[in-house]
Amino acid sequence: MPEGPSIVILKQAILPFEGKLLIGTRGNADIDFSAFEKEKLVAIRTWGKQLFLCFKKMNIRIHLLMFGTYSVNDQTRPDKSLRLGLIFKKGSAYFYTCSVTILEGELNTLYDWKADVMSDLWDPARARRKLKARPETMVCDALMDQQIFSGVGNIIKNEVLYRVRVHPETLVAAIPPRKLTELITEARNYSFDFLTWKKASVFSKHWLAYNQKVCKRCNLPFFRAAPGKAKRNSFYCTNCQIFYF
DNA sequence: TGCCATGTTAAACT
DNA sequence: GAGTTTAACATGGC
Repeated sequence: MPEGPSIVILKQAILPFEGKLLIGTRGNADIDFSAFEKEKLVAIRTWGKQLFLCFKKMNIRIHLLMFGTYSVNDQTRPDKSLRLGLIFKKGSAYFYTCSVTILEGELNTLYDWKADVMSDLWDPARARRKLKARPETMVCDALMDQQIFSGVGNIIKNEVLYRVRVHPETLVAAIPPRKLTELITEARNYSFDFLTWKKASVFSKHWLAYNQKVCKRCNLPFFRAAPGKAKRNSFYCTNCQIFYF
């Protein structure tokens, strides 16, 4: 579920509840439910992999982590691991197995909204400046850095690197300028392809790198390793993806 | 059954 | 303290 594009889909699914009054709540989230019970859901926002439910006095931040799920207008699911259920006059939004926290204060000041690859505010020049400030970072780590590419997860990382033909262990400083432009551009482009394919339920059919065994370009076997500080799996072709140094 | 995974955080280390 | 590594959490699929 939970890379940036999936959270955009989640937002769209619950958008009908924006501006609506909460009439009930459920769940075992470790938060003060009285802060928003019977309140109006003023706005729904996303930043990368996080969803914000904005109320007059506070915001609820929901992060699906690795296994989080949700259901909309469906209360037939067992309440096992139900963290937060929001019940409206017409419908409901239930969140399972996720992180639920309360955020006080102005959301706009808490996050760099220009870092969200799915956002209209996405600023590639800003991402580039952040990359320049971390020259010794492996590109596989840089892509996963939520402060630079908010919303990018391990699948997007692998697919972007394959698309632009860059080896995951390449250091940011070694990437030629035009290639860096391409990388930053594709981080957003691929995320929107992800969104399209996910909506059409054909997402995994389009994987060219993630979980792949053979390179579709050259037919040679893929490498699989967990380099960098993040130690997340990278799938790559050493024939097609260049290691710049 | 055991292992692994679209993620993050906090504790435990050096 | 800093920076780094490990553990923890939780669910479903193979």
